[in-house]
Amino acid sequence: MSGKTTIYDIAKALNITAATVSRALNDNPKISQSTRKLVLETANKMNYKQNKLALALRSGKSNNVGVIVPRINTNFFASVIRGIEEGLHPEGYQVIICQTHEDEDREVENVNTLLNAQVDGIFMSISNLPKENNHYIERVIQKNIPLIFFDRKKEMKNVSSVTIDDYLASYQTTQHLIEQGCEKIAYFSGDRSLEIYEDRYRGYEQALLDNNIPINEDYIISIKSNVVEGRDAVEKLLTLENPPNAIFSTSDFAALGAIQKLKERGIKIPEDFCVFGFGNEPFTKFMELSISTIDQSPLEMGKMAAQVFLDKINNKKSESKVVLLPKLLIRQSSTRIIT
Amino acid sequence: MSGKTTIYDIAKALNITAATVSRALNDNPKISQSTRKLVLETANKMNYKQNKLALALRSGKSNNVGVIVPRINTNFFASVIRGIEEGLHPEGYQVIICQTHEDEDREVENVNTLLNAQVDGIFMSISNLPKENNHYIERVIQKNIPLIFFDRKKEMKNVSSVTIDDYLASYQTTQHLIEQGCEKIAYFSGDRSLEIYEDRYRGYEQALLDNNIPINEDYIISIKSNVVEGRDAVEKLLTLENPPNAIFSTSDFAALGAIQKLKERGIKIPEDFCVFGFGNEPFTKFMELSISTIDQSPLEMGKMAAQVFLDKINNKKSESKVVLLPKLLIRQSSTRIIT
DNA sequence: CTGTTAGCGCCTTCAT
DNA sequence: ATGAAGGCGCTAACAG
Repeated sequence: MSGKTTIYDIAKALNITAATVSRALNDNPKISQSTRKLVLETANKMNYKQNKLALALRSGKSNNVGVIVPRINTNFFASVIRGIEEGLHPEGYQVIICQTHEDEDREVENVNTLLNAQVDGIFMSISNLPKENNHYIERVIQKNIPLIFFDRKKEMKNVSSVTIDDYLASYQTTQHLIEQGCEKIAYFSGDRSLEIYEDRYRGYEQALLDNNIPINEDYIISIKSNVVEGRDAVEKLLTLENPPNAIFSTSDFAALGAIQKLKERGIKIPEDFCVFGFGNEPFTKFMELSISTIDQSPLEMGKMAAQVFLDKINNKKSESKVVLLPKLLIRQSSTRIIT
Repeated sequence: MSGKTTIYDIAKALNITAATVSRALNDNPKISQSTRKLVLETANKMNYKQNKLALALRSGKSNNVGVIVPRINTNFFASVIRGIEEGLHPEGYQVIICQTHEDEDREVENVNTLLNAQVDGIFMSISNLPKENNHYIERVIQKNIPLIFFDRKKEMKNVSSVTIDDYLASYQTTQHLIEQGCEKIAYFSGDRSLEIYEDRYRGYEQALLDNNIPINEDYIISIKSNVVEGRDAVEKLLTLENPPNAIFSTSDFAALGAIQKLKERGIKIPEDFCVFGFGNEPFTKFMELSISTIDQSPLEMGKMAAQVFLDKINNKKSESKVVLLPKLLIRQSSTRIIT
């Protein structure tokens, strides 16, 4: 009883053939009610469980999908994965996770691994640069395996994507800061060779232009998403002859670092200085001085990505480019004027 | 070229048999260097990739492990999963994630799904109550599939576990609060039918006893892990004739809620009141008033769990009960006396 | 309605 | 050193 029961065991016990057992188990119409009942009962009695591996090999469908992210333990990625899992679980899919640690080689390796594992689809937030070798991605497309980018996407044919409107988010945020009376808005940028960061930058730029505010290159600082870089960036900004009076940081962590440093320098937020983050990390809400930020709806993004996958699988849509609306969460760190 | 290349394709191209190809690919000693080289080259040329599914079916090893958690998008669970993934990736294992949403039926379902998927091991932080039906867990053990509990474990034979010493964490924390001059320590408890919460409670209790402080039942409040429950609990405590002057919350979120409410009531922390959390959620460090808490080393916990699994697979140890040391992070919310 | 046959892709005896 | 054959567990033709 400890070993695994197969349909052959059931067949033997019932003096019928495995095919019949299989049919009974799969609700095949051409089978008598009596044998079906019998099979179901014995299967249950013998504690039979279908071997998905055998099914997968036979059908060519593993019922697994892969998710490739830089790392799993950040609120954003964990939430997207949660969304994907919740969207796919009802359909019988399991989620396999892979981390790249922002390493391009690792990303290629992960794609290969997932391909070898015969996953039915791949969800990915890319780590490598858009200009780099795309060969490993082409292979996914050639094999006709649905590929869905989320957040950090590459613009490619035959590839779906789910993102927020980063340009809009950035534009609206910049506009908001201007409306708060800040015209000297510094900008903390991520790596602009990634589309999302390029889009965000363009939103910032355009909003300034539309308000006849000249771009000040000194205000634009490239940072990594962590507290220390935010602190350092402020340090730099405050040495300028004409320092800014607001920061739009494309990272909540850097925004936090900025706020810490500004406070240490005795600068009052939001009275003297506004700060806006990006990503709606949980801590932004909990601070005594709550941090304004942009919510990317990661849970919905994941669910939407799952839906896009299902639509493709079911031949409803061959390719979708879904753009979700960003949600500006205007909190204390950027609220000077109460409207 | 788009379809999948199999060893048969390679065999055909080389006028040899699939068995030989298989041997060449698997570095089987009894094969000539020349054919091996030839096979490897053609395999590469034809872009051959081993079908793990077929291998899994044949070998009975899927090279997948399953992880079952209440939810993935919390820092703790996401970090443990990350640790597991990192520990197992070098060994060629993939991680499949399942969420229970704290639902017992879902947990049973997840175990069954993973079993059907022929995973080589299961990592689990349980959602159901220890006294409940364990039948689904017994099946895992019977099938001789390594089962590793982490954090929320059940004490069972043949099952490994990786936890922190919750009793010690709790004892030390209580002791610390007493040393800060707080003798009226309220305690926010999780569901004590889970071992970790029972252990934590005992640590609290014992520390009080050892310091000759009587247990005050009014100070012991059962909460769920969120901000609102922390606020409500404080509300209750403050109506007591003899309110406490410290809170030890087994949830960081509840600790945060408590702090919010205490501040609203004009109570000064830590001067008039100390608060200690549990879990080292990222926000605890970032608050203007940083929150003292206990770090559970989730990343190491995951890596250790991975190691325990590997030890079992490799017949080094049949069963391990690993207990990690908790790390008290004494921060502002509980620091009255600077030593 | 049920049995027979075959094959998904791989590896591993057993021969040769 | 290589070939032939069988089987992991399942289902989908094809018969009857």
